[in-house]
Amino acid sequence: MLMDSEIRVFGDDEESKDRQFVNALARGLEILRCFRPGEAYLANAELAARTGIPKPTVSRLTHTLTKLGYLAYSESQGQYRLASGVLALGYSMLANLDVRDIARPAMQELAEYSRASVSLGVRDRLSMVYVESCRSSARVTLQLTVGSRIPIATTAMGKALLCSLPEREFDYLMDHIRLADEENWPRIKLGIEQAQRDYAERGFCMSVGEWHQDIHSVGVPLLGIEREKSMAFNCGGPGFLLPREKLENDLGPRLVQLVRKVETDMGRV
Amino acid sequence: MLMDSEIRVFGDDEESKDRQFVNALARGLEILRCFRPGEAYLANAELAARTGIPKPTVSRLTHTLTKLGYLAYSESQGQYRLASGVLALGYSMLANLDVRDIARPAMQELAEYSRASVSLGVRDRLSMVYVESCRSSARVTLQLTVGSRIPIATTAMGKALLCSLPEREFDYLMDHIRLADEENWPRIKLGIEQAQRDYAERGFCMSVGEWHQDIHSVGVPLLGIEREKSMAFNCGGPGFLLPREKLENDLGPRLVQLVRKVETDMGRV
DNA sequence: TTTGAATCGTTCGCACAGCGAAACAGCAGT
DNA sequence: ACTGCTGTTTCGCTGTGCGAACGATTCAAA
Repeated sequence: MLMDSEIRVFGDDEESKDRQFVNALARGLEILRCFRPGEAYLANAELAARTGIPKPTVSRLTHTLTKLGYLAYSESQGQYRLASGVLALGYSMLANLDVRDIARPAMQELAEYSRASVSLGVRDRLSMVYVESCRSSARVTLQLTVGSRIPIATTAMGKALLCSLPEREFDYLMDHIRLADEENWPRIKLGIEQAQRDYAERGFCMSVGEWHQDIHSVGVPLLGIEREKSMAFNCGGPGFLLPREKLENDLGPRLVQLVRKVETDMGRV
Repeated sequence: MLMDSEIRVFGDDEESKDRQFVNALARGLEILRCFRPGEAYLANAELAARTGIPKPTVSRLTHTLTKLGYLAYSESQGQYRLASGVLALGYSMLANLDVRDIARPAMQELAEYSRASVSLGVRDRLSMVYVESCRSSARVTLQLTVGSRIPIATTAMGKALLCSLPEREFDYLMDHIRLADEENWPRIKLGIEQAQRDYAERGFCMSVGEWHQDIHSVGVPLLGIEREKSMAFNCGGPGFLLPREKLENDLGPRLVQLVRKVETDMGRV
């Protein structure tokens, strides 16, 4: 499945003559992005194929990343894998997100009440990345945790985020969502239009089996100030625990209430 | 407090004429590393000062990182902060670490038993970065979670890791630890030497208030195969819950037993 | 075992892109 | 106007990316 689109980075169409743009850096990071869950090891040739970067250059980049501790080389396999360095980058960001501390208690409470999981995520390209996740103690729930990625177009959290965006940004993302999955575009588009209506009427969006069969969820965007932009909450779990009616009449409104509380609490700090 | 040393990266002493090394990439990543918990926003000038990179170059790098979604620019403050892109990198690594799934149940069990927290970390430069953490349901415990960093030289987890290293690597790290904190070096050195004796005799190390007052813990390295190198477990919490005697006679041995079990379980897969 | 045809990754030398000292520009606050 | 602080632009020199050529492996067929 294609979770992320290939947003063009180099060979940049529009503004390829950006003298401020450092290509080598962009490419090195693109190398790191090639590694995905389930693909621990990648060889130079594979990286070259995926990124379109010439082989000798990939060689130099992997060599550099290895020396810096972001990649590790496996002699036996002749392939690279991600090393501990990459973890360090992400955490400094998490640690500086005070929303997490503010929201956590209410999230945990709703997770227990709903016997499902409640999460907070930020957008990255065409995914939502979890930055906080609470699950009920009765853990029949799914295994998504901080750092997990879910698609933006078919999940409640993702659609909620889309609904909160200014028109320009919304259109830009819709364009990319279409390009990433032309085949399912009509269905996806309908889902997002429905989400917009739901959001306008009730303040939350739903995804009932759209992403994975038997996963139901509601989503609400966080309408914060500057730095908390592009974040959204969800409450979701297995379908038998969260029938549509319960989402609409109980959990949706409760999640909206949770988010309003978080927003005022943030204002106070 | 200085948690991480400035391990020289460019202006590289030994092999500055490494034609394989891409400086621009190293510098870009060094920029991202400047952001630490508690320092959400940094300006170009500050970044230039910290890294020693000339201002115009910092300008180009931040511009590039912003376009790629790893940094975000705050108009109001005229400063940069980490953006969602950095999270994505770390998670692909976590998802591919099967040790986590193997170890989690036993970790949770020990966490409940000890009413403290049990964590697994990997080394990154002079820190240990948590990749998994379980806490007891009775959560009087400290707030460290996946992605947190603790120093290598004064914590049980870090010292346990040091004890497991081959001599060459051990010496290399000791050198850098000394350079990072000359002032406290004598005391730190004694602590590590004690850890080596403890490890040789009983298989675990301890830190009783060495890192933070009133934080006590035991640590055990994971002696795995290739890819699980440089990982270690700890079990720690507030001092009043974990008196030295309990660490030595109960939790230390139990943590050793846990790690042995994880090692054999990993061999089976 | 040898040979040929595939891989794979690294080396080489040239052309050019990115670096950085210095100069420039925007803003505050004396 | 000056000083002290930002961040950006200029432009010559140089470090760096890339095509092509080169080794190193592997596997299959001769």
